[in-house]
Amino acid sequence: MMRTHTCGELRAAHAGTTVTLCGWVQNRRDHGGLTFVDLRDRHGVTQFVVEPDAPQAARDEAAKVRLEWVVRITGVVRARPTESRNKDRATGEVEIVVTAFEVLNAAEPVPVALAAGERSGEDQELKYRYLVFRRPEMREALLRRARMNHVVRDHMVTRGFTEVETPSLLRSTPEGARDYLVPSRVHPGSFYALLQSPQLLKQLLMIGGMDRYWQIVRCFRDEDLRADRQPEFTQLDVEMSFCDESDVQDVAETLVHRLLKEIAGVDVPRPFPHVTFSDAMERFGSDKPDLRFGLEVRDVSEIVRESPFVVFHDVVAAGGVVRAIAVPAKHAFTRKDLDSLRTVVADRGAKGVAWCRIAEPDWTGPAAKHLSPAMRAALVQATGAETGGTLLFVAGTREIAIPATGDLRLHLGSHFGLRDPKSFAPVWVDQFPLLEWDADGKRWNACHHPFTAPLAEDVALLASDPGKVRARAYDLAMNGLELLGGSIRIHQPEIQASMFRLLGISDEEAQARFGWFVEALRYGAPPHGGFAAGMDRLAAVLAGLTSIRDVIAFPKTAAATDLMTGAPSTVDGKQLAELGIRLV
RNA sequence: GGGGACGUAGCUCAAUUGGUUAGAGCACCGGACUGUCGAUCCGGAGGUUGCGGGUUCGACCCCCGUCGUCCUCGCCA
Repeated sequence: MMRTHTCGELRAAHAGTTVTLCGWVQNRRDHGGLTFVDLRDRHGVTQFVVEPDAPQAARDEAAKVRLEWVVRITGVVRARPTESRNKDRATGEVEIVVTAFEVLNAAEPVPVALAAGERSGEDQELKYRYLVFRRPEMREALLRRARMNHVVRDHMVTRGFTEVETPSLLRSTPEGARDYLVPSRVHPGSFYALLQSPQLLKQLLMIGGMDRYWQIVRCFRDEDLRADRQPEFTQLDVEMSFCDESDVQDVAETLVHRLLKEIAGVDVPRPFPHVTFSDAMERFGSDKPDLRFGLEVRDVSEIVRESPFVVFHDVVAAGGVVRAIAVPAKHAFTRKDLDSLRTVVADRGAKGVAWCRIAEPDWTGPAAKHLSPAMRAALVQATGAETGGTLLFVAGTREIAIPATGDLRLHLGSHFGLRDPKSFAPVWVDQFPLLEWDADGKRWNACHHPFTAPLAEDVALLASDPGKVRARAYDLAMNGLELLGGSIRIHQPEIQASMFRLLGISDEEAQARFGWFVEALRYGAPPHGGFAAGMDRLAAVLAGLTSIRDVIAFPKTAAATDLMTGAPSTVDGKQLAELGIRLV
């Protein structure tokens, strides 16, 4: 046995016992006669003291060690004198009087900063990821994620779901994201695609009568990266039979509630609120609204329609909208702040932000002079603007003004410090449209995916007015992020066929690409639905982090490379020849 | 593919308008020190300023190219 205890468990009650601990030297303080060594492992940090009467060999070794050396130390636990206890450390009430000191491995100076709260350059941290694991924040992130997975497993098993593993090597499908392709050696010229999502596989499990399925599964998509997007990411995938929206949402909501309570330590009230997609867009300018704060958006097009202000007048006359946010008096703006708002909405194509102050006795600011007394009264009524507050306006087409005000609202929330990472506001968004018009491709696209069922009362509209059809789809948003999304699926082959036709996929094409799945719908497919949750984003948001890299052990760079191993890399001509591949 | 920020010692950063020998903290090396916990004190070593080219009497600084990291738009059913 190499050690009797870990570096996190010794307390005053252990006083008098002889212990042996192993770990990394976190710090060494040499006072000449006395030397202190802080020893760290993943459980904590324990202080050792090498006293003048320690064996000479132990004193020599202790004098030799440097940061991050790996050592094994034996000694006697002693309660520290009251005045030298360390309250910041769980083991701070004891120290270990060293009797033996063995160096297991020396270490060169490490190329990343390891102390709590410190960061090195991101490239450095990716290259030397294994060293970053020694830092408390990263260690906590991995431990927290493991606890999260444990809660998920417990929840799904308790709820009667069966864990089924599905393949990663699949047939490429044309819809969706770009595939990662894997060449077949046995069939030169043919390729597998790495799994983008087990969507159809889990529907087949339902058709097979598995009733309730779940899996934590790695998915792959060859698209450009973001702070919250990696080429491979982890989903919690869930599907259940003979259910409606409320059954699925209950499973997801109770799980998220448990995770918030057991991982983030926050007891969020249930049931979570619901908002329809159209309300979410109207009130928050987003289909994943951040409900931690107000500052809701209001459409004031009708109020300012007759304003002499050309920006308002012309936009409304051309069928566009004017949208407003009333900022309460307690949130002060400098003139510079107001000017900088233009760049916030410019990303969405909006021209700028008009504003006025609800001052006494008269409104001030550039927009004020264009607003008649009647308009002002109506604006106050519509937006809840208060005296001393500020009204912000964004004008443009619906496609521009709605997301622009959504961005503006989030910017204001951040600017005024209203987006507390330690508070959580989950909200269901439902009644998404089934389809959206792709103006470039001149065709309909599935908002969720092509297997999402339309709302029963809207099915008749599929032929007449597809854009009006609502989907039996639902997202759970929290703090401005999409945590999970799901739907009730199409289980009737005729509806699935008409869905493909609407999406511009011919019967022949559908047969060629999805025939294996569509055929399954003919052999007794039960009504079913489910959801998929992004575990990386969930882990990040529960920890109050914005980058999922911080909760992934070995993440890739924004260019999808692995700085540690150097992937992707070229391969031997021999390997390519075996696969029948020649580089161009 | 587009836009933006950044790249200086092992690590984190500084360096005035383009001007003397590119500095500091930590780490590392040597020394002192019996209660520290970011120990302290004395001394030392450590630099192709990412790389290549250009402008200039003179470039960490300006220009061009290139490589890398991050953010973002497009993209992500």
